[in-house]
Amino acid sequence: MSLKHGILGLLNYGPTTGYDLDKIFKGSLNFFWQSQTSQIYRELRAMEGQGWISAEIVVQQDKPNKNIFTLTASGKEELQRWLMHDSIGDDIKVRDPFLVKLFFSGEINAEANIETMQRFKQCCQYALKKINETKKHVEDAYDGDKNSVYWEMTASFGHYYYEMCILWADECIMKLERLK
Amino acid sequence: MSLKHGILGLLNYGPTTGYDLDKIFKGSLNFFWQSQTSQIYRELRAMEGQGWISAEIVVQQDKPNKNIFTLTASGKEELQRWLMHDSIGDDIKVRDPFLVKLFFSGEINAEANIETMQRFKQCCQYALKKINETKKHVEDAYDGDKNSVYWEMTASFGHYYYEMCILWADECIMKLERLK
DNA sequence: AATTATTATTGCATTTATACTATACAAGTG
DNA sequence: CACTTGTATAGTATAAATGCAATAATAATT
Repeated sequence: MSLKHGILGLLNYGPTTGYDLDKIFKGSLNFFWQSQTSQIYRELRAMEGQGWISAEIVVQQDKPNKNIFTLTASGKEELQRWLMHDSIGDDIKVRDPFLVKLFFSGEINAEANIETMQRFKQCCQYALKKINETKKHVEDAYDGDKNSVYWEMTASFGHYYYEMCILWADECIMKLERLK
Repeated sequence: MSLKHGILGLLNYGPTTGYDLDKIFKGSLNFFWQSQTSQIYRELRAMEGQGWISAEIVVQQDKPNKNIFTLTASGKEELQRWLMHDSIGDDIKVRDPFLVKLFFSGEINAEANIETMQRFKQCCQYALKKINETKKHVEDAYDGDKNSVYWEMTASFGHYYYEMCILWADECIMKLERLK
């Protein structure tokens, strides 16, 4: 249920093509929601059928034709409804395949698990760097925009999250070292 | 792709019925992976077809018959393969509908968002309490078991995670208060 | 008498993942 | 100049996974 609404939210900033939406998506929401390009196109068609957005075809000679999608009144309403609707019970979930795997890692040797945790840590360090850049960019470029506080909050989450992961990884590595 | 392997991991502790698996699942993996009861049964059948597990029917007169599932050699192999296989790139993802919604919450009034964040915080406090109980239980009851370190690590993650969320929520609430 | 526990299964809709199809232009390579 | 590779562009097809709802039937518990 989130992708459709994610797209509604993005289209609310202005009409766009599926292609551009995909890029915008990958550069923003992608930090906390993932989607294949193909799914974005399909959802766009579904949303069109639902009347939440309308498509305008722009014929191009040198490139494939564009479909420019615009939020309709009904789509705007749905966005509002979704935003207002309390769904914390449904939405607050950790769903993390890495932890699932770790849960069973007693089956394989501690050596290998230490290496895995080290790679995990490196990934988090990289992600932290990325999110901090984004955070800085939002703070500098959009300061004062009515949305910027919310963008900052999500970026902050990412910052704290990866920072926490790094500390946790260190603790795990220490525990595993002691096992040997 | 995780549920099948989560089930493999649980069955590795010993043969069980779908019904019990479901309960075990809800009491352990459920913190970082969710699944409907029906899907667990479905996956069991699929895994049986795949030769990863075998079923033994136990006829009962007073209750519905049981299917007791046992890990086969092939299933054990697959579990090992999955555990050894490096998938950090795929597995390290934040996928959080709450953050998606927050990202767009500039559309609605700060008042409402403050309330939402407060409820979010309460949920995290509750989850933190729960995970701490689990953590303590694992530390006390399974100390020394070859798996217990890993169970502790996942529980620790939960602990840090919800602690972090609570701090973050406080920061968000402060920011939103300043908006008014 | 009403609810909860036991032990499943089926059907349908939605969501996600994986792979594949095309075209045009730009830029680099031999 | 011919050839390959990259990238912007705009999708389609198919399969796998997941969620949600309903159904069955008996026993134990409140």
